[in-house]
Amino acid sequence: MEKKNRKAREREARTEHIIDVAEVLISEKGIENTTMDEIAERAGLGKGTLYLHFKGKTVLFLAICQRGSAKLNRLLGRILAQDLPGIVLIEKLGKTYIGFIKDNPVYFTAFSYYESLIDSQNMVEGAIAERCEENAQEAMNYIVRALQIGMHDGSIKSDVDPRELGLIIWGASKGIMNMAYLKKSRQREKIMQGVEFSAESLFGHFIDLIGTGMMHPDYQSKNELKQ
Amino acid sequence: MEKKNRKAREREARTEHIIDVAEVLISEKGIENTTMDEIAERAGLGKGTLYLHFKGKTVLFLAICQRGSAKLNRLLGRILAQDLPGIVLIEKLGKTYIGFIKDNPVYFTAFSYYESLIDSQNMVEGAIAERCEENAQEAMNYIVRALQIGMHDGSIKSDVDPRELGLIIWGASKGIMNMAYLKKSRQREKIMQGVEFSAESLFGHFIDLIGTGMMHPDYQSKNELKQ
DNA sequence: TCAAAAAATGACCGTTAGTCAAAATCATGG
DNA sequence: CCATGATTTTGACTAACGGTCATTTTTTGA
Repeated sequence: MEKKNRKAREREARTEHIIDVAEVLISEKGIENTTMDEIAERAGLGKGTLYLHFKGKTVLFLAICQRGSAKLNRLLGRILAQDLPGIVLIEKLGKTYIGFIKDNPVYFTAFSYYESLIDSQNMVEGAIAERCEENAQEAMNYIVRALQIGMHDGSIKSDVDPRELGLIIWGASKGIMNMAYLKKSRQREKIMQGVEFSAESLFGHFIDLIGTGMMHPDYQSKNELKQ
Repeated sequence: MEKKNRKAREREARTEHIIDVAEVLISEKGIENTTMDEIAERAGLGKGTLYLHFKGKTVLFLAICQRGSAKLNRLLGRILAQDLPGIVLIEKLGKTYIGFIKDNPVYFTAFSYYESLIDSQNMVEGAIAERCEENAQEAMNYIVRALQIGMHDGSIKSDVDPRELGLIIWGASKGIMNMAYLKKSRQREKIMQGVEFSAESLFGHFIDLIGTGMMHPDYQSKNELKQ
């Protein structure tokens, strides 16, 4: 069964190569403007061959998402291995996420595409979609885990379900990332009224915000007295 | 010029009718699966007529976005008219947004579509895109205004640029909304690990979170002493 | 009533995702 | 090393969709 193994490895390598090519192309021209013919050509393959590796365009792009989320999770997992207060872990998870997207913006596109699929009626079944889902769940678990650690070590308030809090932090992080990345567009500059806020700055302040809140301490204590 | 006016009004009405039809269709089947042929048929028009009202599919969907953001802004504007502490205004803006999306989920789809356009290389020029942009800017201004009021009346800390804070709150709100709305999908339930968190609950806790923070008060003061 | 102007139409075009019969390549036994 | 059957690759083809425009229908105004 030596042959079988080599064959399988070659096939795997080809699959990865197609994903490589697709990543480059969507970086260059976006998902919408990348055609299967072009991917095939740039990969040095016939179009039909693409469909031997991926059931369709959607699945191919899901594979990019899968690869990206797996890479990200490897980084996030390392953070959780550190012995730090929960709230610091949360901050580090956030910084890791933003750094990852900064280094690999193509995966931000891929993640957004994945989200848009879940929303639309085009959701794809199949192994790759499953793995994307598992990866998303894993990332979510890292956040929840950090929150639980924080609630246990006393660095984080424990008056909200950590899973709900995790969902909030995760969703908010993505939204802010989105905001930061849209700033590149000429349009968006108008909203920013000429001021440039980097993803790092936005994210840093967001971490502060969810950490200590935005309410003025005086107002806060005044309110607490009322209750 | 009586004729001219009637003509113009009739044309306007037809335009609105097309948007009505498109809204229904994308509610039913999503943007991707809605075809121009189908919109034309359901509107009782020839396909070519659609293109007399909208330059293309993108512009038509942008018109839905424009309509939705205009409706939303009317509601947000009313909040700002109230004489309340800034931090309460922020909370009310958030509640209004979530209520609006709950009542008109189709506009959430339209807003997301608009965002995805800004991201991609397919951005459309033209009057409708301009108006969408203006509306987005207006919504942003309401948030910033509320923050400024809060910083002035002492209900909100003033250690961050209100425009940056506004961007953060806006982005985070959208992200959480996204999270809440994706929960409908069968997939997403897995991440939630069987627990259902309503958009209201997520949003309510988010408001608390950015209001008072998630850090435990003891940990917080301990940290402040260190500095 | 009619002709010119304006508006509406749907057959048609180009593009692209996806298919599949045929061609090319590979594996195996003699 | 060849022959033949199995496997893999391919690109011409199809269907579907967004968008166009010559033609038809409707409206206008004298």
